[in-house]
Amino acid sequence: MANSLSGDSVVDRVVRVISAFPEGSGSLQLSELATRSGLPLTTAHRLVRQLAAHGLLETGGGGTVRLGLRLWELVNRNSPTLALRQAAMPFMEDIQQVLNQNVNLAVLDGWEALFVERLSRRGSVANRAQIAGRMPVHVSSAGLALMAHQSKAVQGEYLAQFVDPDGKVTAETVRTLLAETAHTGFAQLAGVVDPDTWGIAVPVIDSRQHTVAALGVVVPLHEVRLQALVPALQTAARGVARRLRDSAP
Amino acid sequence: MANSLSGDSVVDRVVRVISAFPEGSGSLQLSELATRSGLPLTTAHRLVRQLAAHGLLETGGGGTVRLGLRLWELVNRNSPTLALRQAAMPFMEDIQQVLNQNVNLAVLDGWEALFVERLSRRGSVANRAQIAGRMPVHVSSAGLALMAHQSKAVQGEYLAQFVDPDGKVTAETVRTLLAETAHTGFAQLAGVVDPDTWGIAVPVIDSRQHTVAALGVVVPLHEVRLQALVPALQTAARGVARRLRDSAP
DNA sequence: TCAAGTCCTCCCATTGAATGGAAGCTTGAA
DNA sequence: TTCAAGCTTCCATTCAATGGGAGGACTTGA
Repeated sequence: MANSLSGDSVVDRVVRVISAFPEGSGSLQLSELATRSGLPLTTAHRLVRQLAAHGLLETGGGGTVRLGLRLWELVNRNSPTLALRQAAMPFMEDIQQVLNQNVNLAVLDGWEALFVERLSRRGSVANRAQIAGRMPVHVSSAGLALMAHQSKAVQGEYLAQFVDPDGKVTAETVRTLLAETAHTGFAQLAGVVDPDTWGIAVPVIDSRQHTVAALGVVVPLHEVRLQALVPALQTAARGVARRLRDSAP
Repeated sequence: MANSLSGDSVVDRVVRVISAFPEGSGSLQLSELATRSGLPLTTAHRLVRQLAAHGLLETGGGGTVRLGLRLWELVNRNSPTLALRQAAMPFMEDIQQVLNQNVNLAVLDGWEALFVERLSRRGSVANRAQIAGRMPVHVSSAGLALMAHQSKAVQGEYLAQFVDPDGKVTAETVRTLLAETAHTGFAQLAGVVDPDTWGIAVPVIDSRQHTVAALGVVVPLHEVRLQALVPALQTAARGVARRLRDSAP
């Protein structure tokens, strides 16, 4: 019983605590938090109290813990994706208004597409749940659009480690998909959540020819009109790239 | 030279580091971060490295540091305001669509209104900058709407400590404003940023009669039509409250 | 009403993780 | 080339972090 029985630093523990919240759960019991983060109850309790003192966590009566407003504020005032989202929002709104489709914006993180912004189709219930959601590269049009325009080295590394958990898709299939995407300049893929929807995405390519984001739509199958959608997305993507270049030279 | 020359814990320092980023600045030099957070360079460097190892911070070449995608993801997957924003978004969209005004949603934090969501007027450039922004209670309609429906105890505490930095407004003036707001059920206030705009906000009151948020619009002065706006906002606020009640009983 | 159970909070002796000055290194400008 | 500014690594010192245990608050079931 000394500093760190488990051999990790205080920083590690802090990260464990704030990472322990399962997606979408507003709050957690202290004891559950301790279990999930793998920390002794006492340690979890102490860390929670310290973090709560700074407003990064908030404690409600009876040991419930949730992320704090101040943490939300800090991150959203200074989000790493702020510039990208600001550059993209007007174009995403255009697409939403003109085409009336679900629009989303994703970046590559690890081997997954991380959705950083999303506008719901007019009239549908706002679905912000998918913001900050993730999708593996090979099952999302955004993921394909992002990966297809990475360097050969990155693509090779990705394909080398590729394993489909369901065992249905091989690395070779994905390689073909990526090649097609790179060739046509856009990615299309049947919806995963809903088989009657189709995802279409194009890369946002910055001035150094790096693919920094993917701009995409999710369309009901019977409404797919590639000849209308793809050019709209591509011009929007170029617009986003231009604004990015102008705002942060 | 031992643990903490300055007498604060590791947690305190971690908080200092991630709080050190000035609003809107994407990245910071390590040495500047050390200065801003009041930490020795070595300590700042060590903490940054540890946090970066977990993805909460990201380091770019040459010692630049910025908040990490993983931190953004963690917070936005599990935002303390998630339920509120989800409940409010459809109504905010309605207002934006029907009235074509800037709509915002705020909560009370300390003696300030913290804006947690905002929809821009159609056609205007998306202004997400104000999300996670703050305004003192007495200069924002949202702040007044929030404070006017707090308990007498909270209001008393607020008024007791009230000091206007400009010395133009007295606590007595604010007390009158709050009384008016409580009486009419909505707050109105001349715009602070732009004198030709007017802010109007109503409280969102949950089933326990607690004011949990304020729903407001910012309207050009010549378009203010209270008789149309206020009922729309109030019905929307009731709708938000109902959805909040239904989703988290 | 009482007993058992669950969970949160506080206490405190032990000790190794955190600390930060100094030295080395890299980078870019004069 | 020399110099300056800033990033990174090293390492002896020491006190802040640790976590088991005890106590308290609250709930559940008999």
